[in-house]
Parts: sequence; structure tokens; C-alpha cells
Amino acid sequence: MEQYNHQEIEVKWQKVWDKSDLYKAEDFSKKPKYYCMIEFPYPSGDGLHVGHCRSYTALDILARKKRMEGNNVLFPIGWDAFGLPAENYAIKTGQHPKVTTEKNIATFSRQLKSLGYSFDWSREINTSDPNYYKWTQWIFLKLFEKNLAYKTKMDINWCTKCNVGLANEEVVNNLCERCGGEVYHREREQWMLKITAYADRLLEDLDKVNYLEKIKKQQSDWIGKSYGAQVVFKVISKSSLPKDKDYFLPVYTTRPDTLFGCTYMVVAPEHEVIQKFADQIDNYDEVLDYIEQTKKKTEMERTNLEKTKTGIELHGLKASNPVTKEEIPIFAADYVLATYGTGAIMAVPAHDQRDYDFAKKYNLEIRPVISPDLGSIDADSKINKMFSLVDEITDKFKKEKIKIWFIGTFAVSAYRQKMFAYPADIDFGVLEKHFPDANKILVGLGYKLIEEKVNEKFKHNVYKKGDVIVQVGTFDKDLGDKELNFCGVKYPVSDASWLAECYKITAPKERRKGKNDLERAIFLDIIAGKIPNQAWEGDGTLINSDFLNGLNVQQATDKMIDWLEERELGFETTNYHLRDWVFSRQRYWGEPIPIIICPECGYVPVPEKDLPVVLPEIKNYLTTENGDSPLALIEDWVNVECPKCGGDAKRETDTMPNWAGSSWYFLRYTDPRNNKVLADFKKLKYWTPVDWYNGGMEHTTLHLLYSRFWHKFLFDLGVVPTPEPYAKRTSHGLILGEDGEKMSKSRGNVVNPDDVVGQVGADTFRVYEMFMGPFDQPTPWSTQGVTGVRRFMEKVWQIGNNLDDKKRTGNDDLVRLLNKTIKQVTEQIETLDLNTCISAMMILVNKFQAEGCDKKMFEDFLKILSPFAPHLGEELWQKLGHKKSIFLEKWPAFDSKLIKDEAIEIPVQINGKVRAKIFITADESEGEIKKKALTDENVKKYLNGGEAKKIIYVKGKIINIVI
RNA sequence: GCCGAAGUGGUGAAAUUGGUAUACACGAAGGACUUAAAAUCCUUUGGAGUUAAUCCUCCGUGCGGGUUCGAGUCCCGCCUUCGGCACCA
Repeated sequence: MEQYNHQEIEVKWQKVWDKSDLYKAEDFSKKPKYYCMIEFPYPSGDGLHVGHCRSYTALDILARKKRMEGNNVLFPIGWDAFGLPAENYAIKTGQHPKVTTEKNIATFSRQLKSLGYSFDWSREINTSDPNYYKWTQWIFLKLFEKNLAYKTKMDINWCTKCNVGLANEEVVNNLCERCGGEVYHREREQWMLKITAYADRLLEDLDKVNYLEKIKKQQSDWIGKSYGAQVVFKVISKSSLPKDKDYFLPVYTTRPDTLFGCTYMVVAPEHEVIQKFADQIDNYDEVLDYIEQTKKKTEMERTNLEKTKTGIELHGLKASNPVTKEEIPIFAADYVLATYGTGAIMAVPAHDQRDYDFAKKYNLEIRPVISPDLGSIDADSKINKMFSLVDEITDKFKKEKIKIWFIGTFAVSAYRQKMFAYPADIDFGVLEKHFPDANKILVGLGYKLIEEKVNEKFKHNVYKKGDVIVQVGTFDKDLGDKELNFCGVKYPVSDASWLAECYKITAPKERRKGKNDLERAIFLDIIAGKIPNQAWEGDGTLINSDFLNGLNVQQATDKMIDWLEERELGFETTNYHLRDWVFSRQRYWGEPIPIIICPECGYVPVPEKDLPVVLPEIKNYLTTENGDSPLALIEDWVNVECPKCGGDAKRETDTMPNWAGSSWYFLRYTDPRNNKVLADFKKLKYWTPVDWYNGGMEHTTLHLLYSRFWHKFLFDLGVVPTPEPYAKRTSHGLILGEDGEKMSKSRGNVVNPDDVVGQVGADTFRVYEMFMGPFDQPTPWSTQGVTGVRRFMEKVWQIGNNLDDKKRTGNDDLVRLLNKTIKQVTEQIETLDLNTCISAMMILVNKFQAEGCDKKMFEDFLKILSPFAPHLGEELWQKLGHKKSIFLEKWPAFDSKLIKDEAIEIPVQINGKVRAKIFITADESEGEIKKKALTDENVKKYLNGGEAKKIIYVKGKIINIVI
């Protein structure tokens, strides 16, 4: 018996494929085009990661299937070759990043080829190749030309020891990861790209693409569009400025309706107002101290909702609330970020939790201006349930002629919700009208106004001894077993516990935890006339707000904006969470930014004919003392003539971030060797958009957004034919180590693809990675799991080598199963449900093994298996006597007539529990089937002579008898 | 903290999207083959109870509630884990 020698087979076919044109994409072919793409790898020194293979294998399967289905497939590969690790390695060892990168690419290429991926290697690209980054630089110049690239001061993490800007990732506990030096925030001139100019289109065009819903959600959350208003507050200082020099502090707010509740202002510590009024601020030194402290905090620390807020009042400065004309204090506090909105906020502590926390701490006025509507809590189905419970109790005690009183503010609110608004127009007449049955009146406990009104209107009918009082939704647990003091009379509280248990409102423990309970509690606080111990951020009716009183939030917002616009004190606007893209790096290993800085002409673009600006060779990779990129030290490179005036000028020494090259690489694949344009328009028109793009979930915000931005920009220039780069985007889950943790060298749980390929072969490795779990979920590696797949491969090998045509003929069940399997695999490759595809094929192979299998059937099976296990497929195909590659075969069709089983077994449930099973055929009517179910022996047993109340039949699935 | 996703046997997981929970695979136990081992093949394998029985009963998809004839799937609340958070890629 011939052994399955994976090594021999795999090397053999890899050589054949390498020499063939099997996987070459053909420009302008008449076949339908299909462009599928994986995220090109960063060629790190660690070599290929098993996680890369998850994505590559899945799309390789797709690409192979699409080819067999008659498509002209483009499945390209390239290298995202610029990056920090290569540079850090160079700093450590002196090895040029170019050298290490080349070495790494060689390793990656060998590894990828050893896995049998059907990439079109003739289109290989490399972002660090001058012929490639020439076009990255060209795109930057176009952005500059269209005023979408600008230089400005930006806050960065600064390592005091290496004199270098750091990524957040490189900062560990405020220390530099590399040298342990102290890190603080400092400002530096940086090139920026105005991605915010495209925010709306990036958001709206999500409707045009087929991304996973969660990916769309992440994109739109990241863009974070909000609607609100900009409002200006006049700053008042001790020595008032001359009238025409008044300083107005603009704020952005999503809640202009709450302006009457604004009792102070907060500016970010970085805000210009502090410098501007330095001599007017009495405690300026303390303020400076505070600013120093914030420089050590990360943004996440600053905005953490759970942490105590810090801040400092700017003594000597006040602001004027534009509607109340009150003078309110101004604070500097780090929970306000300079980068969001205008870097200053109007604080409304009653209706914003952060403002509320801050106001509590600094003892500032909390002025409620919104009275919560019951609307915000009425949506809850629990309330309806409560109504019916109230009815139930009423009925129960009515029979016993006991009076029952429902009390509690929540009871009132729940009943009142559809009747009238609170608090101005409580009208117990309405109550009486709606509930003529006086013993069912709900009484608000703890709210004086209600108590008084009740006393007045119902004094003829207060509680008497023996009445039952049900406390509905109390938030005071203690009431449960105490006497109730109501209107000066003490009453026993009974039978409250079980209802209260379901509907009690507990005092909020923490904000955001148990939102519904919290909303009720706040609501109750407010109607109880107390200042709530939380901010109310929901809807409601305006109070304490002059001309807005009585309006709802939306009406008040509109009216306030009109009011502000009339007086030129503000205007309606939108704001984005998205910020402009910091595009500068003071590093060596990146694309030089093609700008010349001329003392006369300013920033002058390098003329297009001089592109690319080639990254010069250097020996020292460290930044300069003042933090410039090491390029600044190459004098004969830096010093140039100004292209505009011919005078002495210097090159920009900043380089581009790694994101630059990866923002447009999919375009270059269509025309990788073009020297005239980044890609020929006709080729782009033929190939783009990318039909299917798969990559890691970790790239679904930044990389995806950046490349969509560049693509839209290029579309506006007329360089690309489509507004969106990727028609479809999916993401794969992380492969974790065998211990369930993320793979890392330090944990020692890294699995090297080379080892696996050596031991069990590329085909087993590929199939295992697809079999291990759902494609989009993280899954731990399992060496034992690999064994099972290897056994499957060997089974296929044995069957393929021992086909006996005479042994079996026309087994209908097996033919049906084969057809079913073909259908499932055909459909599920398209949805990347590859784990279940494989299990379906395993079931088929198990049947083949048990019942034998003829050549025709096996060949069909081999065709659907071969995208998963290409080497094995090709080898067995050849052994069956075929001369041409299996990948030139047509994808097998399935016969839909052969999918359906002749007799179906369906379960019979009684009250939702499976009690019997009956066989039905497709042409039986519902009546016949029901009859069949009712006459089943087991069913009869359960019916016990009784009648079925209801019979539910779901066609071809289940029958449920209710008795 | 904010945004996103997930939680099912001893393990990786499946469940036609509201219709037989645990397919497929691993592991484990027992058996066959073998001088023996490996490999391979066969049987059993969620838990508890019960039985002459492989009959039968109950429980069971992170936790607590709800909707429904019927919930792993839908709704409300909670807990835990993972991904992203702008200079890692």
C-alpha cells in the first residue's frame, strides 16, 4: 500500500505550479474578472505567522474555486515593507533595514510557496521599492496641492532619553519601552492629512459596500458624527478688554437645549485662552502646575469616566452665559480634550455625567433644566407586565372585599405615562376619570405635592386598617418589612415583596450599570424634588429655561439654535470623533515626504519629474538631538535648491507612516510595473473595485478608513474609476496559542508554520486552519486537532488509491450525499463557513470508506476538496490518469433533485418537548401529517385519551401538540 | 473607560437563523488485529436518577428575569473573555 508522502507530493506540485501560468491573472480577459485580496504582510523578522495563513488559506480556497467556476481571478501578493521593527532592529544592530527586509521577504516568499498559495507572483509589489513609493509620494503631492496636507503643531509622546516621538504602544507606564526613559507630551510640527474633509462621504458610502455589519459599525463609530451647535461665551476678565477686542470662547455642544443649565465652563489645559489671559489669571502658577501634570497623562486616563475628575479654576476670569447673562466660572480640566470640538465645553452638570461628577467635587451649582419624561422609561415591556400584575392583585383582593392601595412614585409614573406631562399639570381629576374605581388609585410616596393633593381630594377615602398596600417599584428596600407612614397614619406594608422583587428600583450602584434601573431612580429623585445623585441625560420637558419651558428636547434644541443664530451667538453644526491623520514620522525607514522648505517660498512641493525622492543610505539610524529624523544629518541630501526661486532650501526630513504605502497598494496590483502613472486607468477600470478583501479585525478601523480616504481622493482626481476601493470586506479571528493566550515570543506559545508543514504537510496545515473554528472568531491552536485532519487526508489518500469501480453501483443514498456535499461546499465557500464545509466532506469520506466509492464520484469529490488541499488534489487527479491540472477542471454542479431526501423524519413535540418521531414524505398534506402524529403510539400515551388544544405544524420541520 | 465581538460536553466546535441541542473532529474508556508496540478498524462517551433492558424520567447552551405552542437563537439586566482606541502592523 502506497504511503501518503506529503513532502514529496507537495514539493513536486509547487515546482510544477511555479513554472506554469495557472494562477496568472490576465488583463482584459473576456472571462468575468474576480479580484480577491488579502492584507499584504509586513515582512517581520519572525517569519510567517499561523495567523497570516488563516486569511491567506481562506481566500486561496475562494480564488481556486472562482477560477474553476470560470473567472479570471486576480489574487496578488506584496510586501508592506516599511516599518518600525526593521528600524529598531537597525538601531540595535546597525544592519540596514533594507537588508533585513530583503532577507525577511525571502523567508516569507519561501514559506508562502511552501503552503501552495495560488498567488500571481508576477505582480509582486514592495512598498519600500522606489518605483512603488514614487507613487505614494505622488499621491502626497496631490493631497498637498488640494490643501489636504498641512503642517501644524501636534501633541506627541516624547521620550526624553531617545529624543524620539513614540507610539502609544511603545509607552509602558509612562516610560519608553526601548530605553526606560521618561515620557511626556510635547508639541511638534507635524504633517497632517485632512481626512475629516471626507468624513461625511466615508460615513455615507458605507451604504454602498458589502462589509460585515460589525465592520461598518466600527467604521461609523470611529467617524463618530454628532449633531449639535457651536455657542460662543464672552470671556470677562478683571481689566475688561476694549469692546471691539472682546474675546469669545466657542464651545461645541450636542445639547444646546440645556444652555440654561450651564453653570460653569471647562477648557482643555492646552487651550489658548490660558496663554491669552495669562496676566489676568490670579493663580496662573498653579494653573501651569496643573498643565504640567496633564502632560504625563494618557488620553485614556484623562477621559476615563470612572476616575475622579481633576481641574483648576482660572481665578480672575469669568464667562458670560449667553442666555442667562450670568457670570460663570471657567475651569481648566483634563477631561476636556483639545482635539475634540473646540477644546472647550459648556458644563451642564444636571444633564451630563462628567460635568456632574466635576460639579460635585468642586461644589458647583447643579441646575436641572430637563424634567424626565415617562416616555424614556415607558418603552420597557416590564411596565406593561406590571399593569397586568396590578390588575391581578386587584382582582384577587376584590373578591375578598379588601381594599388595595398601590403606592409608590413609580406606580404613579407608570400609570400616568400616557395621560399627562409632569410636573406642572398633575390633575387628579384625570386620575379619577381614568380609574373610577377609587381603590385602585396609585399614590406617589414621598412626593409632597402628591401627598397634599391626595389628602385634599381623597380625604374621604384614606387607608383604613385591613387595607392592603402594595408598594410598587420602591427603591427603598427598607420599606419592605416596615410600617408605612402616609399622611400621618401608619399602615402595614404587606404582600409587597414579590411584586417589589420584580419591579423594585434599586438605588443606582454605578453609572451605566443597569441603565434602565438607573433612569428610573434618577427620575424618581427628580420628581421627589431632590437633586438627583446622577445626571439625567435622557429626554424630557424643559424647566427653569425661560422661553424653552414646556418644550421637549428636540423642540428646545431647534428653538435655542434659532435664538442663538438670530443673535450671532452660535450656529448649528456637526462634529466628528474622527481627527485629522498625523502623517509625519521622525524616522528613517519610511517614504520621504516630498517637500522642500524654502525660507522665501515656504513649503514647496518637489516637482513631479524629480520623483521619487529616494531614501538615502545612512549609517546612523538614531534621531537627532532635537528629535528630527536621522535624515536631517545627511547634509548633501537635505540641502537643495528651491525649485521655485532657486535659493538655498532644505528638504523635509520627516517620513511617512507605515499606513501610507498600504493605503493604495490594491491599485498597484492591477498594473505593478507602470512608470507613467500609478496604474493604467483602463486596467483599473477592468479590475477594480476589489471584489473581496479579507484581513484582521484589528485593521477594520484605521487601515480600512485611511485607504478608503485615499481612494476617494484619487476618485475625485479622476485617477481611479470607483468611489469605493473594496466591494466586500470580511475579517478573520486571531489564532491564539495552545494556552488560549495571544501568541508571543515571550509567552513561548508561538507555532511556526514551517514546523507544521514539515511534520504533517501543507495540505493538513491548510485544512486544519480552516477546520479549527468559525473563520471570524478567535480560536486557540491545537496540536491534537491537527492530528484529526491528518487522518482525514490519509483516508482520502487511501480511498483515492484503492478505487474499485466494480464494487458498487448506484447507491442512491450515497449519490444524494455527494450532491448535498457539493451544494454545501459550493455555497459555504462563498460565506467562508469553511469549518462546516470540511466536516461535510469528512462525513462524505466516512461514507465512502464504509460503502465504497466509484471513480466518477471520487473525482467530483476531489474537485471540491482540491481548493482546500491543492497538492493532494492534484496528485490524486494525476494518479487517476488525468494529464491536465485539476484546477483547469470545471467546478462540479449538483443536481438539486438529488438533494431532497425521500422520507423525512420529523419530531413530534408535546408542550414543547420531543416525545415521538414520525416519517413523512414531501407530498403528504398537513392534515395527513397531523393525523399521523396524533395516532402515533407514543403520542397517544401522552395524550392519555385527552384532546389536543392546539397543533402547530412547521412544514417539513416539526409538529408541536399543546395539551 | 469608550466602541465592537464572543461565552454550548473533558477539548476545538455544530445547530438550515425561533423548530430534534451537542453534527464533525480531538481526547478518554473498552474491544479487534499483533509475540509486543505503533498505525488502523469497531463500540461507548453531557449530567443525574431509574431499570431485567442500550426501556424510561428529569436537568442541561455564562448568570437572573421576560416574550413564545416552542429560545443556544429574540427582549431586559448582570458577569467574564477577546479585538480596536489614532506614531505597532
